[in-house]
Amino acid sequence: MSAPRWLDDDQQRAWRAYLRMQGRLSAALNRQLQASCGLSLADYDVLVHLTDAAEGRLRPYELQRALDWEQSRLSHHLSRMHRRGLVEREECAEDGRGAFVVLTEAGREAITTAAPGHVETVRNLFFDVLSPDQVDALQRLATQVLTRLDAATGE
Amino acid sequence: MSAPRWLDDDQQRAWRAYLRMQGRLSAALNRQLQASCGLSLADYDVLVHLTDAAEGRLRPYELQRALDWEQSRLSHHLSRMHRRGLVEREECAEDGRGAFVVLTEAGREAITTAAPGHVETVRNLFFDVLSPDQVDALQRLATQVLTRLDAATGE
DNA sequence: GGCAGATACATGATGCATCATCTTCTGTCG
DNA sequence: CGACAGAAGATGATGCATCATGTATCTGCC
Repeated sequence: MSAPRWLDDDQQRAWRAYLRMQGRLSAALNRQLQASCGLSLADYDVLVHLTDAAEGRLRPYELQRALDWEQSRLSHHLSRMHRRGLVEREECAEDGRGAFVVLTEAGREAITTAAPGHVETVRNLFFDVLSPDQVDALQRLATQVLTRLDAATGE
Repeated sequence: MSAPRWLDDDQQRAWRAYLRMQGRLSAALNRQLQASCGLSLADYDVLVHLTDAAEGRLRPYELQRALDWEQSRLSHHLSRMHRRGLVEREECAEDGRGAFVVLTEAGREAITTAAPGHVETVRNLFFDVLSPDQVDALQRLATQVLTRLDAATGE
């Protein structure tokens, strides 16, 4: 940490632009989801994963890994979603500690209603201004950083 | 909104990778700052802007625009930073409604202490795995999206 | 001068994210 | 078998983000 290598001008600009974009983009997406159907981006993600799963059932720990969330965040979040009737909890026969999270009818309906508008917003605000090359570059970039993050947390 | 245009596979992959990267990256940066000096990323941003300003003083509304935050978020945040002794509030002579936020000694010291480690982490987790071209591409991409966001909120 | 609307900022309520900690159960090794 | 490490999950406390709303002040216009 001696002689802290600062960021050069290009990096500085890129970093600031990235931070600003990410803040405003997630704010905009959250607002749209919230306004149109009372869901947060986090709710949406949970629901998407449950919808993809067989019978809309998953063990919390599977959900946790799929979402890359902290365990306690997921647990709290599921409590709130349960309170709102979006998911149900069930006991797990094979593992006495465990549980299942199950999509309710209301949950399925919520995601079905929410999805088109959300996707449309993602398009409007993001993909519509990007070329296919840029999309590809972004995917590469994100993957590289994720690999680095995996390495860093595994250290 | 009829016939909702879905995202194609490349976009899907890019979007998921982006979301995942941004979630983990900001979590990692927050953790590092929090652990090393008790600041959040948000605190850091506020302090950076104050440090850049003449005499470490700014009107809240200037800070708000510089940060692209909601007004109420900033107000609450400044209250908490005040409670922790990082900033001071002062009355504004020219405008009776207004105020000034002033960096305290503790605030200046906090950012000075935090900066090297934070920059080092940003490098380690992000820029070290990217080529200059990728940095450039990111800056372009973010700028384009920001322009779109500006247009969308102005509508 | 005085009033209408806009601007600067604060506040209370609510949901969200993280940390530290607790409970219950499983699997393994002696 | 029994002990015990570790996994699955819940929970309380705290700080953060947003919404709705409130108050004081300013500015422009008649």
